[in-house]
Amino acid sequence: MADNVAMVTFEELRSASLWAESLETAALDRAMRETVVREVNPGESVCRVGEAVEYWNGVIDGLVKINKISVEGKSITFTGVPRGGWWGEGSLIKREARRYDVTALRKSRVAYMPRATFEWLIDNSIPFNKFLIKQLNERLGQFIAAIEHERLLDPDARVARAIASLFNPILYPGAGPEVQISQEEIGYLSGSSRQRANQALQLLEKAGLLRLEYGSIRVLDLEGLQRYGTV
DNA sequence: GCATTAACACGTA
DNA sequence: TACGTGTTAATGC
Repeated sequence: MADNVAMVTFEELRSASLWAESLETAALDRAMRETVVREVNPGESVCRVGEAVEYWNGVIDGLVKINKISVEGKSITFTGVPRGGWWGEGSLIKREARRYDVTALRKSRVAYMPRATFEWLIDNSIPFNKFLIKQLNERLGQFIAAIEHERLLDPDARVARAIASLFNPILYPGAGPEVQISQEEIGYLSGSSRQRANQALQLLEKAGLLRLEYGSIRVLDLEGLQRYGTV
């Protein structure tokens, strides 16, 4: 980890995690003492493929993407992670090297919980384990759905679902109705070109499901985005 | 036909 | 200035 680190505050943890509020007092105290927060700038790498995984990470504020670059240099985004999202427990538990890149999409504050703290929580906190099961279950559902969307839905619906997935209330609690993301990144997220994503976004705006703003998207009808293309 | 890439003008942070 | 957006033309499956 690099510089620009600070201790995480109680308020930050409470507002950007579903697990902190259910934790026992002693467990939360320990988690807070040992977790630090680092500022990252847009485009800056947070994690890289192949490196050793020694932290559990969370987005306190901002937006990062989990992606990978193919051998031909093509980038695909598996998911965007806004405020309240935590990742890396899979590789931490399996003790494997990092499988994906993580890159900041805008100025973000990322939490780092050391492996030892994470493992202590698993060994000592039932609420923390319940949270982990819930998160893993939810993510499995999200990725199964992503495959379904990729194979069955047209580009407009894929863009709608990709945006909706950023607003999963279990994975990303406390997110507002607006997400600061470029249309190019929506393209990476939905598996389409920027131009095609732009076409889909304008269609969704005309349908009253969202509003396009410079460098960001405001969601007006999340349910509509979630079910777009199925009725 | 439909999506992709490339290229361009224009507006905004 | 660098980046994001909207649009069009050429190209490919």
